[in-house]
Order: sequence, then C-alpha cells, then structure tokens
Amino acid sequence: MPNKILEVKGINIPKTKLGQSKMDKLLSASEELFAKNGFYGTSISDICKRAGTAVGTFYIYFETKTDVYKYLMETYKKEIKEHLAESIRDCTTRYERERNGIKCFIKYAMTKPNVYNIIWGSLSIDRQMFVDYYVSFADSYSRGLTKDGDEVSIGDTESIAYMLMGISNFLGLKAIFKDMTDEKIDEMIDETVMPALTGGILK
Amino acid sequence: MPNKILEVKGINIPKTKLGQSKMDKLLSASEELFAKNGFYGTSISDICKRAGTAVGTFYIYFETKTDVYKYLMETYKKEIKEHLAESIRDCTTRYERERNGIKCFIKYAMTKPNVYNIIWGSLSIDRQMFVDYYVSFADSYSRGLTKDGDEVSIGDTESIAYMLMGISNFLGLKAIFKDMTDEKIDEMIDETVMPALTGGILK
DNA sequence: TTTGAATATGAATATTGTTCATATTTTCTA
DNA sequence: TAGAAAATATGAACAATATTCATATTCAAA
Repeated sequence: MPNKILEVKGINIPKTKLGQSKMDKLLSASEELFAKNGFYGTSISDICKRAGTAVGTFYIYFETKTDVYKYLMETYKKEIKEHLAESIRDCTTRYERERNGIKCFIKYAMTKPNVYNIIWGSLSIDRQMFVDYYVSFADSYSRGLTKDGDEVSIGDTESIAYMLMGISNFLGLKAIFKDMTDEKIDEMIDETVMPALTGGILK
Repeated sequence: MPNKILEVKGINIPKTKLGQSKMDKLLSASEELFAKNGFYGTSISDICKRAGTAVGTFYIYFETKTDVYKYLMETYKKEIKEHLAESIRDCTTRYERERNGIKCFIKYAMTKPNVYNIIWGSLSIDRQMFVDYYVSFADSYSRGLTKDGDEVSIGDTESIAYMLMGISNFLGLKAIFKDMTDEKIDEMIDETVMPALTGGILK
C-alpha cells in the first residue's frame, strides 16, 4: 500500500497528519475498488464510502478521478523499476539480466494483476500517459542493451528492446490467465523462454 | 467502414434498409469518436449527433454503450484474422509465415491505430472480452506452431505463441509511436527482427 | 491560547447512460 | 392497392455520476 507520497500533477500533497491519513485511505480504497470493479465501475462515492471520507475530501487531494489513476500508474512504474533494478543488481551477463528481469516482471504482475488494468487501460483514459510510459521504459531498456551490445543480436537496439518488452508483457499475461505458480513460471522461463532467446525462436 | 453486420450478443440486427443505414451511421460515428476522444470521452449523444439519429435509435441496435465497443472489437478481431490468413497463405516455411504475419499485423495496426485502444482498452471496460480475445488468439497461434514444430524452438508451444504475440504487438506499438513508413517497417523486420528470431535475441 | 491555514463535509449542479410512451415508416398480406 | 402489423424513430424524463462550493471543523505554529 502507498506510504511514500509521490509528486504528480493533479495531486495535492497533504500537509498534516490528518491529511496524510485521509489521502492514504483514499488511495488504498481506489486501488482495491479499481482492481475489483475497474476504473469506470468505481464511483467517487464508492471510494469515499470505503475510505470513510466525504466526497469533498477526495477533491482536496485529487483534482479529478483520472488523477488518482495517474497516481497509481506512477506508483506501479516506480515499483516495477525498483524491482527490476534489484533483480538484476548482481548479474554479470546479459543472459542473467534478462532471465532475472523477465522472471521478476512476471512475478510482480502476478502479485498485482491490476498493473495491466492500470497501464494498458490508460490507453482508454489518457493516451499520453500510456505513450510516455512505454517510451520511457523502452529508452532505459535500449540503453541497457546497447551497453551489453556484444551479447545481443545484431540490428537496431530499440527494436530489440520492444521485442523483449513484448515478450515479458505477454508472458505475464499468460501467467495471469493461467494463474501460474512461481515454480511453473521458473520452469517456463528456464525450459522454454531462455533457450528460445539464446538459440532462436525459429530454427 | 463496417458493411457486413456481425452477430454479436447485445446487438440487434436491423431488418430494413432504413435500419441498416442508421446502424451503419451509428457504427461509423462510434468508431471515429472512440478513436478521437476515447470510449469514455464519447457520449451517446455525441455519437447520435454525428450519426444524425435520436438517442433512442441508438438503443434499438445496441443494448448498452459497451456493446458498440464489443461489436467494434469483434470487427477488428475478424479483420486481423483475415488479413493474417491471407498474408501467410502462400508461405511454405515457418520463417516466411512469421515474417509475413508480423509485417502484416504491424501494417494493419498502422492503418488502424485504434486497434490498441479497442483491444487493450477492453481491459478497463470488460475484462472477459480481453481475456477471450487473447486466449483464442494464442490457441490458434499455438496450433499453427505445433504443426511447424520442427522449425520452432524446443519447449512449450503455448509459451512460444505468447512470446511471438508479444513481439508483434510491441513492435506494432513502436511503429505507431514513431509513425514508421512501410519501408521502415520492412527494414526493421528484415534486418533486426528476423535475424533475432532465427539467431537468438541473446548471443 | 490564539490565529490563520489546512482540512472536512454533503447538498447542489451539470452531464451522462438508459428508458419509455408516442409517432412515423416500412413490409407484408388480403 | 389498401391497410394492418412489424419495425423503426423520437426526445423528454429518470437515475446515477463527477465535480463544485459555501460552511464548519481541526491542525500547527507563535
């Protein structure tokens, strides 16, 4: 649950203990209700009811309903980047970085299936948010791949980055659809995905 | 624009010329407005204004606003499957089928950038629609790969299918973000993507 | 303790998705 | 072709929603 409050446009950071507590409750309630009923299946009054606040309180901290959404997306983005950085910290080869990164991403997605709702759903809510998210992600990825250039297939690094992002994201989807366990995920990555990444998906 | 009317739950197919003309206009208006302003940025009265009908007319053909969305998604699904089938019809190797399939998908996405809005956005609107779409897509893909098993990397075919779907989808995203020309797309596939698919993304 | 800033509140407003009673058009039958 | 039945068109009315705002309460610093 969110405890460190991020600075995001459309968000008014509270300045007192009372305010922080109310905002925290509003954020948790939003996250839970968005996960259960979706963005548009959740009304502000639903959120406020669960958070134990009046509707007006919501609008002290969030300028619009979309802004809570943006805030949650920013939270996930930050969490994913931190998890990924941590997961590849001690790796010495690109192979290891990819293996750990993919496993990490999928396992994160499993604990928060809501990431897809939030990130992909942003296309319906605020296209620019969606574009910024993936462009920024592809940029970091691309830089990393360029550094490890001698361990990566020839060609345009940015395209390779998009390919790898696509692989992680869709394997995450599969894991969610099939409700895979951590063991099943490891098995999939070690026995199918990594061999395909090194030996080629097509023979 | 939609001319052959699909049978979809929530849709009432018109039985007269007048009805068909009205429904066509409502569908075109919906498609254009969803593309420009998104599903939730478009109101029924917006759609009806543009289509030149009364609001009540909308509800003769569509039970809810979400049902127009479902209808458009069904249309795209059908179109994509047809385009893909056509693009790989004369191929003799898996390599050719993948190359043509990926190019075809990306170019289709370029002509209708709205596909992502519709298909990925469906996560926010009707999760089951989204799941059904990709599960059914993965199933077909998987069956195709199994048939060509000797040309495909070892391991679980279904996982490979998800990897390849991820690759196509994210390269399509890149093409849209960067507004790539057909030539640039061909270049990307031929010089970066196909070598990575056969030689391995990681060395 | 005092005082201004921060916060809380929920009734009021404008907009939306949806319904429905009524009017018109189309199709089919006699 | 007449005319009845089915299909379609219409927009005012309704319930639910996101957002605003005037007022009341609480907080934090002096």
